[in-house]
Amino acid sequence: MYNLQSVVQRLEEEGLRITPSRLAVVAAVLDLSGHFSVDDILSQVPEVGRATVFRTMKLLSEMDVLCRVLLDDGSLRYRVSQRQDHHHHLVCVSCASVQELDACIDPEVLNELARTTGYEIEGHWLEFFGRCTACRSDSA
Amino acid sequence: MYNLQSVVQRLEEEGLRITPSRLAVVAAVLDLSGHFSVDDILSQVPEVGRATVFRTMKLLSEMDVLCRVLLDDGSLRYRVSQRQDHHHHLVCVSCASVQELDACIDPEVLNELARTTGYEIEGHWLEFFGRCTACRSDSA
DNA sequence: TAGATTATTGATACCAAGTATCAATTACAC
DNA sequence: GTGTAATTGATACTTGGTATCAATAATCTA
Ligand SMILES: [Mn+2]
Ligand SMILES: [Mn+2]
Ligand SMILES: [Zn+2]
Ligand SMILES: [Zn+2]
Repeated sequence: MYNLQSVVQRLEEEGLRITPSRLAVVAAVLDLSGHFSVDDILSQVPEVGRATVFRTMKLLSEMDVLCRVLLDDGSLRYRVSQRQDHHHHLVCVSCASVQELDACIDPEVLNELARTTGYEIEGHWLEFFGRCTACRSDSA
Repeated sequence: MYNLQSVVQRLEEEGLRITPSRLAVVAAVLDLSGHFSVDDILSQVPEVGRATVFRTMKLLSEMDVLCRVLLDDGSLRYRVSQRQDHHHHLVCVSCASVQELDACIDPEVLNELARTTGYEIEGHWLEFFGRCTACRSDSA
């Protein structure tokens, strides 16, 4: 979906400078499928400072180039986002492949929740875990 | 819901030893409402080693005395659990008060998800955020 | 009630994610 | 080409968490 050029364009649109460090991080990130940790990126761009890698990951997340994927143990990974709107993930616990989902909380459920609790609902986390077709046939 | 005696009994039932460190952590934990961090506990039991505090928190989580609460930024907190079955949380982003919820994913949605993705669904995270009645009237 | 046994402790050293600081550098607009 | 503001990266710090391991102590049993 994204390539280096399109991300560079996005950066320029945001008024951000195109630096070798940013280009290196973006290239490293675009090279990966599934989800990855900051360390995965750090080890692929040893010439870029640690803080800059973190800063760039954060930038890219805010620009919706990356999204954060919540794993079942509560840890967070990153992934190149296929879609820029609100969505959730289904993650294979065995191979890290990720599906981005249309499914969200039923608005009726949200209303009911607000009504019964008195809370004004502002947000939610919703992430699914399972085993993908490939991984299930591997272990069969 | 829980008191020191009942947790001690639970520990004994699990064949675990009753030690001063464990008692101190349990007492500190039972003293708190809402959600709390490991640091909150650490600072209340400075006489107990760091590793032991972590170990005890983990134990209590596995025994369903504590549950982990996911915040909107992706960080995890702990809380004394009111219920021992599968459940989710609604957290006030302003005062840390937590509601434990009956609401869960509609089984129909899960089936649909499994069917359309080919994944075998094994688990999920579902946590809600909002502002409780008290906090909303405070800022009004 | 004294051992023996085994779980538990806590000091220490790690690891990973992330932030704060700040002087040095550099991308880019003019 | 130059000025300036954005960016970098070294460093140090924070928080959550795990691994190691010798020393200690809770409990079982005789
Ligand atoms: Mn996504
Ligand atoms: Mn709970
Ligand atoms: Zn898989
Ligand atoms: Zn509140």
